[in-house]
Parts: sequence; C-alpha cells; structure tokens
Amino acid sequence: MSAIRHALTITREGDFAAWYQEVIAAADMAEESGVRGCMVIKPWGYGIWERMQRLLDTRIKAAGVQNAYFPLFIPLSNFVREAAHVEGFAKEMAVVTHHRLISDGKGGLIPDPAAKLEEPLIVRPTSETIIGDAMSRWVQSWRDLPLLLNQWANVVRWEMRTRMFLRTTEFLWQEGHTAHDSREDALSETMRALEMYRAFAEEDLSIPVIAGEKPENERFPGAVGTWSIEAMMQDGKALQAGTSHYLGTSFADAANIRFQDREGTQQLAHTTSWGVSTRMVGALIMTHGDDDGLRVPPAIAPFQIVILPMLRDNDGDAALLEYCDGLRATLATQQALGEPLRVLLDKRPGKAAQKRWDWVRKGVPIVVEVGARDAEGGQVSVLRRHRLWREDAKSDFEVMDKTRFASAAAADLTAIQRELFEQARERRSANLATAASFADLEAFFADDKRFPGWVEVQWSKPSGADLAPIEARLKALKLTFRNVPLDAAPAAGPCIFTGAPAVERILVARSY
RNA sequence: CGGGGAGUGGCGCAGCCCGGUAGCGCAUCUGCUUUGGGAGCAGAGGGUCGCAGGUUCGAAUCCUGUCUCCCCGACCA
Repeated sequence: MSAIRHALTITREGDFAAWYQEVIAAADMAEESGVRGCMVIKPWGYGIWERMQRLLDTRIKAAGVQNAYFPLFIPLSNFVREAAHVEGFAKEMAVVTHHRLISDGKGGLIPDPAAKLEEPLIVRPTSETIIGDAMSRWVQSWRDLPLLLNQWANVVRWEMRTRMFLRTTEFLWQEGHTAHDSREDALSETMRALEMYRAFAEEDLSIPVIAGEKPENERFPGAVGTWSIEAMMQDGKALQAGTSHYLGTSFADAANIRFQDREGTQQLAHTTSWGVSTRMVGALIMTHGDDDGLRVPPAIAPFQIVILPMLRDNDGDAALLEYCDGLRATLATQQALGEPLRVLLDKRPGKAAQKRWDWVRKGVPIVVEVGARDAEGGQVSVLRRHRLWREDAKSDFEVMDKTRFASAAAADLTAIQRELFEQARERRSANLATAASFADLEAFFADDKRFPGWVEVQWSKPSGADLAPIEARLKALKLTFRNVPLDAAPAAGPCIFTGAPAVERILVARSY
C-alpha cells in the first residue's frame, strides 16, 4: 500500500460541516425525507439510537423512574399556562387546526372549513404542561411524592435552521418529569439526572463531557435552574448533549400540582425535567468520526464484531462459512461490557473488499476477515476500526490464532471503549484554555484558522439587564456561555467582563 | 425568517446563457476473466430534468409562483 486512501471524499480538516454530512450518508445512518427538517433514520443510525435508548433506559429505571406515555397533541389552553415557558416555545410550534380534508376541486386536498377544531392542538415541543396536568390528578398527598416519570417520545420544534441529528424539526428523545415535596428533593433529582447523563455519555458513548450549570440567559424557558453536559466536537465547538432542569414551583402552580403535607397544609410540588435526544447521535459522529467514516464505541455498536468471510464463489466457500460460523458461535457465548457480544457473520453475496469498507464507514469496532488461508491455519485477520491507518498500512490487520482472538475479544472491546474515550478526552484537554481578561479571550478566538477550543473565564455573574451587554460582547465573537463546571475551581480576582469581584468560573465557546 | 448557492436515473455531475425531444462517471444487472488492502473487459437496464402554472409549433433550457437542501446570520435539545 502506498498512499492512504480514505473511505470518505471529504476530510474533517477540509470542510467539517460537509464531512459530517458525508459520514451520515456513507455510514448509511439517515437521509432527508422531503419534509422540511425531518429525516428518515435508517437501520444503522436507528440501531445506534436503540442502543442508546437501552443503556440510558436501564440507568433511568435503576433510579426508580418509571416509563409512561403521554399524548402527542396538547390542547392550546393547557400549554398556555406557564408564561415563560410559552414565551420560549410559542415561535416554534406546529399547530393542528383541522381534523378532516376535502377536495379543492382541482385534484388536491384542503382542510375542511367545517372540520375546524374548537380548540387548536399543538404538537408537543416538550411535555411539561401535559404531564403536569396528569400530575395534578395523580398527586394528592405527600405520600404520592416523589413522582418519578419518564417518556420516550418524538417532539416537534419548528427551528429556523436544521441539521441532521443535531437539530431536526422532529426529534426523538426521552424526557424525565418528576414532582417532589421539597426544593431540596427536587434539586437532588435534578443533579441525579445530570450525573446520570454524564455517566451515560462518558461510560456508554465514550464522549467526555463537562457537567455544569447554565447561566441565566441559557436556561430552559420557565426553569429556575438549568444544568447541562457539554461535549467538545472535533471542530472545537461545544454541543449541549443533555439537560436537567429544576423547575421550582411555577409549573406546579400553572398545572395545579398540589399536595397535603404531613401537617395537612396544601403545598405546591417542586418539579424537574431532564432530556437527552437523537442529537446524541450527532455528538457521537462529531466526537468519534474520522476520515474513514464513523467509529462506534462497542457499548452502543449494533454489531461489535463483523465476521467477513472472503468468499470465492467456489467449493471452498461452504467450509469457510462453517469455520466462520464456529467462530460466531464461540463469540456469541461471551460477554463484554455487561452484555452478550453482538456479532454478525456477513454472508451477503458481493465483494468482500466492498463489504469491508462498508463496515469501516459504519464504524463497526472489529472486523474479522477470514479467508481460506486463515481457515487452514486456524487463524483470523483482525481489523480494529479505531486504529485504522494508525500505523503502517500493512499492520492494520492483525493475523492471529482464532482461539486466542475469541478468548480476547471481550477484553479487546472493553479496551476499545476506553481508548475512544481517552482519545476524545485528550483532544479536549489540549483545547481547553483559560483567559484572564476579555482581551485574552478576544485574542484566543481572533485567529479563525486556529482550532477554536473552549476557554474558562471568571465572572461576576450579573443577571437581567446587566447580563445582556455581556452576552452581546460574546456574540460579537460568535461565542456563548456553556456552563459553570460542577468541579470548577473557586473564583478569585476580577470578572473579565465587569471588573467586579468574580464569583465563579464559566466556560465560553463556539457552539452548535 | 433575512442574505447567498443548489435541485437533471441510486450517488456525483454536465447540458441551461444562445429553446429542437437528455448525456457522462460511479453504482446496478448479465457474461467472461479475476480474487486476502476498494478488480478488468464487453454488453444491458434505469430519468414525465423538485413541483405547479405561464410563454412557445416546441421548454431541462425562458418567465412567475412554490417546496426542499446546503452555507452565513437571527432561533434552539
């Protein structure tokens, strides 16, 4: 092999946005649907989402949260009750106004004026209000609390600008909604969900994240406090990958979620909500993808190992397949990362080389090629996706004893899971800086060619009208506040914006 | 929603300015030869040119409207 011939035509370095789209197409994850901002999620993309669902759902249930399902449609009057919430979502709402179509006389269909709804229904952009409505009926006594619910659902937000997986008009997510008898308990649940997301991102997806509190201007509409996990993409931008909100009592007030406490007095419940969406798939692509396509961490790979027989369309194929199936059966009895190995024996007709590159682009962690020579020698040729092209080209395949491979596979996958995390974490560490002054911050982001990492600054945390000018100064640099890391060092010295004594350290970055 | 770009077989594109009944590469199918780092040759199939109107003898091409995608802003999981 002379020159490296990458599986994609666009590199991350060349055009990151175009590269992102090429990965989605090349890994066969999703495609446009013809409806504005809506995508068809194809089996490989959906398979990854299903793995995310399974692992996160396990964590959710382990915390004592129960799944339920609430309607897609929310009566307008129900939605309208929490003022700040409405203000935040009103401009991106899909509305159902009719329940029947009639012919327009020209071969088309139009809404039937006679079938206009008494009250419009909105398509949920999030379910605080309708779940709050149910909670108001389900919560009567302090004994009914905490009420811990979650739903897996689709939601619709009519965003101006869409990008596959990152911001689609319709997206899939889970939304946790809980009600508690005290602020402390609700806050504790908010933080529990945040920590759950951190562990999910880092342990299951190998995506390093920084968990912290959002500043006031980045809060969820109607929330008292919003926390997020932020991940650094390979172009240096930040992606908010999950959020957890403490909603105080305002949503309970709007939905009338009240309970009688131990003393017999009526109290408003304290509620929380928290969510993670299909945006995580985008985070996965931009964290682990390379110039050969996607790389999927073993914990969420629909297939962790693909066995690829080098079929020759001759009499030897039967024996080769038998050899491969033996390997598959051996692997299937083993466990890695707490679950049985997911192994595919790719028997499809077609050229083996073509199939190999298909799996490379999809990012299967381990591709095991088995040819006649391997079978005769009791061997296999192992390609580890995350190390492709890393060394001299010939060594991408490791020829090893079949039995030895089978017995080491589980540990191998566990190691890959960790290595992907380490690679991403090292990249992030190398691009995290601090700025002692606003001038430093400006200087850091002045060079557009430079990799735009994240910068931690100290600030005095002004609010309301005092926060707006700071936001504007950041916006001029295309920057936003990300969050105040939970583990940030204490502030000391002046605020870089106001010069007043700083109260905390906050991350600033370009973002999606 | 503003500013720019683009929609032509599955994918990537040419043709459009200067209207005359659609072409190239890849992919697919067939045959032969190949076969362990993306095979070669030969042949074949596949498109009402995003959609709707209009102009014209005739529209992928000109005009109007509209939908969708991409980039830059404003909005956001």
